[in-house]
Amino acid sequence: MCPEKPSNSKCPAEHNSGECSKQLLPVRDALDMLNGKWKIPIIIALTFGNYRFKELHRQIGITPKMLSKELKELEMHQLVKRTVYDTTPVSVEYELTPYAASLRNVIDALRDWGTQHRKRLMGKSKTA
Amino acid sequence: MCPEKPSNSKCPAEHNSGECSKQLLPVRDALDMLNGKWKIPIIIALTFGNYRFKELHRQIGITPKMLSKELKELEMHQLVKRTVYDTTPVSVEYELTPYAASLRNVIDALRDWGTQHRKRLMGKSKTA
DNA sequence: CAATCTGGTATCCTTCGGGAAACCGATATA
DNA sequence: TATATCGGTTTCCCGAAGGATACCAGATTG
Repeated sequence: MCPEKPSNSKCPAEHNSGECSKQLLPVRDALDMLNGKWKIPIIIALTFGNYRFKELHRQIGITPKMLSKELKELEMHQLVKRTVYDTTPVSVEYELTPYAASLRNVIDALRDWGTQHRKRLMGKSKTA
Repeated sequence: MCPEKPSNSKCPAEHNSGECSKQLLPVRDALDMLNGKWKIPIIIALTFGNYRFKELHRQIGITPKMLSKELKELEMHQLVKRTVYDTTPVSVEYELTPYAASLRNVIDALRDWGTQHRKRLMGKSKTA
């Protein structure tokens, strides 16, 4: 996967410089998007519907500071849309963008592997 | 953080009780396995073949402390096998277990999404 | 005898993620 | 006037993550 050119068993000098780091980068990008304590909980919560700030705050149990920061990041990455309604106590709704659906595959892959891995470690280890 | 008891507000019934935590835990598991600065670089490096400690240290540019810690974790999770050879300066080889191949789907999903996401943000940010 | 190789440890120190709590301006209610 | 709600922001603080460096024991080489 990583090297397209160096194909001997001992990845030589090319490893860190060329192809490898280019393959590493997108994986890093995706991980950074999902990393942290709250990204996944927020995304999953939003799959259940649109929510207002305080609702997310109370439901997920996240502090306003973190929630604000995470939502901004998600918005910058076009995964979440923020809508302000001119109601009397102003209300703000957050919803997943259609683009956010593209994360489905990733989250599913993570969930499937995680499920199977937990079973493997818990159950009897049938050798590696 | 999605506790197990039903909760206060408008969160659809599934959110706090069943579905949410069932999704959250395995995703968290998988993410924890790949998180950190070095897990993916090490795994990718090891796909090239077996590596000795100092080789990994030099190729990846990781400090011995971190490398030692990460390899132990990977070994505990049955993703890496450690073999000590009774050569003169003792040599230790690390290799991916067959089980580690199960991460392919996950890493591929991450890489594909990351690749596409980077293109998307680059392309669209020209004016916006 | 000193130096160098091996696979690591131990120690110190800085950075960063994240929690707790107070606070903000605008509005509504009592 | 006092209190509450809304969506946040600001400040302080702590523990975890990770880097730099020194060090270890055993064996070979100079």
